[in-house]
Amino acid sequence: MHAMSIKQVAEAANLPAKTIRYYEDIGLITPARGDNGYRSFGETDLHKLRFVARARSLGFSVDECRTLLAMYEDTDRASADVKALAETHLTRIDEKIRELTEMRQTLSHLVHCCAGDDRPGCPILDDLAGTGGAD
Amino acid sequence: MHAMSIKQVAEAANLPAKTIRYYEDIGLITPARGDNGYRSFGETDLHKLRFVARARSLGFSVDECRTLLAMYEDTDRASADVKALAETHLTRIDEKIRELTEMRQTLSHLVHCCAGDDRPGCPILDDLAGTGGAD
DNA sequence: CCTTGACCTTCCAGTGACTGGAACCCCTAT
DNA sequence: ATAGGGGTTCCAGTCACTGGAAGGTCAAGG
Repeated sequence: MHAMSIKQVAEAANLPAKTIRYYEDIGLITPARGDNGYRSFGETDLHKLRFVARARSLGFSVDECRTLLAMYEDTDRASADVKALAETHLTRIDEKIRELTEMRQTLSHLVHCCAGDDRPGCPILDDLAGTGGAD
Repeated sequence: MHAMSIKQVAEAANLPAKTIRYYEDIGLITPARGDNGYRSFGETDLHKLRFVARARSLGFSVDECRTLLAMYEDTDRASADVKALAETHLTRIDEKIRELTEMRQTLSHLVHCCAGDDRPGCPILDDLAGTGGAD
């Protein structure tokens, strides 16, 4: 009925087939096999793949996806556990944004200082070389 | 006089010794060698290492650092070339910030919706599973 | 029956930028 | 003689895939 080939499930989950084989390799999913050795994906597999794809798109690591999947399957787990994981991840995202914003700040300043013409003097390189002071 | 051991230059450039060996491996620097085969770093090496460290901290790839170093050493190059590289990188940073901000938005919303108590229902998992709709 | 082509399989290697560790050499001080 | 604190090389692992080679399977067409 809903037995899908890897190509079909890849399409449905919007993931490359290679990635799905990789996810099997590392034990995220365990699709059935047909008589010819081909993988045969059911609705549950598709569901899990979509789950993982969504969590990955939110920046969770594959290992965290594994944990989230396990939590999802454990109907008894406390929502506080999930929330804690999500909050940790949120903090990590904030930290990355902060770092990138700082980079952006510095670089943008340097770019604006640079004439960008055909002459050789360049405050960007001077900054990198530390010859012009930090600012 | 200014001949430094790897440990000394590592300290001075604020880079792990391992990283410096790696930079030699990939041809970013080519320190001299003493009679005993030990690396011997001069002022130029230190200068380059600091240059690369600074560029890396601004998010340039190692390959871009190589290009920037070459530009720095080519006193005839146009500053426009450097500016172009920096602007491309700036665009990349902006894109990353945008992605992360989007993740942050979604995740933060989900975290706020989640009771975070000892009960099992959890909108975060529901979102990942796609069962509760996206909002 | 043979071939073509699309699909599937496994396994190996490479990405970026390091990082850890093993096994070994060198030099100084005790 | 030994202990320590350097240094050296090389190999493997990280993360999450991705590319490619070599080969098996299947349905359709000639």
